Amino acid sequence: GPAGREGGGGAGDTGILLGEGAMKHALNCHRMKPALFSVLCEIKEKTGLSIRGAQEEDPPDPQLMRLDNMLLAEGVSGPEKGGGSAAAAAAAAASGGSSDNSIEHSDYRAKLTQIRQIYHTELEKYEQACNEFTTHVMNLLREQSRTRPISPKEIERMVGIIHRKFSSIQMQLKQSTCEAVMILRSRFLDARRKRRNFSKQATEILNEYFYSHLSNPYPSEEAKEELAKKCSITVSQVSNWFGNKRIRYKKNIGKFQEEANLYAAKTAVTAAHAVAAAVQNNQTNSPTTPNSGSSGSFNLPNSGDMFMNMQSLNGDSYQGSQVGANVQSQVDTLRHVINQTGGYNDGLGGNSLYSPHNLNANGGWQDATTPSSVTSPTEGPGSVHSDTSN
DNA sequence: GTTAATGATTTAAG
DNA sequence: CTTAAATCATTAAC
Repeated sequence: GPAGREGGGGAGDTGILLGEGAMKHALNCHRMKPALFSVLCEIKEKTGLSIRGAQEEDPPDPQLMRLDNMLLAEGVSGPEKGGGSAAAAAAAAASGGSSDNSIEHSDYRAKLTQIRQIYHTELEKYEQACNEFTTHVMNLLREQSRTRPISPKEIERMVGIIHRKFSSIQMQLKQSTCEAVMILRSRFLDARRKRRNFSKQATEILNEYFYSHLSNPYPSEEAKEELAKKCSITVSQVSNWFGNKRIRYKKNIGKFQEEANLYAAKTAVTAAHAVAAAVQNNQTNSPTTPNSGSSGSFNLPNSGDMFMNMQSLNGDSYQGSQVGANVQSQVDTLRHVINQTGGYNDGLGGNSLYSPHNLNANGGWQDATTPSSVTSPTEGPGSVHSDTSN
């Protein structure tokens, strides 16, 4: 059934506390070192510390060692300034230092410094308390030694007990610090939390491509690179954008209809030119007219056939394939225009007569043609694309 | 302050 | 690896 998405439901735990998924993401964030993840996993699993296992410092507890390593790596422990700034610099380099980034990073570093201060203060306090308590016990024992014999072994044992107790407290402190640092990292370094909308121009370029390739909105790697360069974003961002766009378009076509018409009209002139050129090329033997029958549903079921016709008609296979691909990519744009101009039904202004042309009943984009033949490997800036100075 | 829009991530499938 | 789908977290709009 339709699994209703509950947008507002999950937003209840926004704030300091992260949701389960968010925490998992934070732990699994690719910017996080794997060591941190394993450490946190262990912490999460066994909340009961292995207190009794911590005998002395000779057999270093692996968990404690990991905690120490992490704290050192994060710049919490270790040198007061050298380690901290090194970690901050590494983080800055990892997230691509920029002007607006420095502000957030200063904030991040301030918070990290705060954590470090608290950590050191607490650590010192614990150490001092441990020493005081040890001294206190020693004094007690010394006083008792007047009345009864106390062996050095016993004293040593007492000291050991005290140290174990305090080292367990230390461990808890380190644990808390680790978690605090991780939350801090997830809060400042998680890309999801630094989302910025693309520029209007970038969105326009992406939308133009999407709606002019609506029958097959899967840009090739080269096309993605081209789009990325034009939009000043990364290829991954282009992929993300198309992934989001496809699913959201499919989910609610009606909502995007206005946008679709807009971008179709925007590229209509170019498309018309391209098709005109293509038709002129194949005019000698192609009687087919685009609007053959099918007035209501303009689903263009045989766009692939059209392409193949052109290819077979044209003796030159190379040029033919290029023209065919170009036409295929422009057909969607044209369809919108035709849909708009042909729909004289004033009643709804063409709102509801928009049919999910290219979508299967299942909801997937049918591959109009074999992708290998559609994607033109050499997508130059202008194949048929005539002068835009119009 | 609430809600829609949006970019990024996770999960699962191929 | 890519992709669809779900979800998260932020931003913009109301």
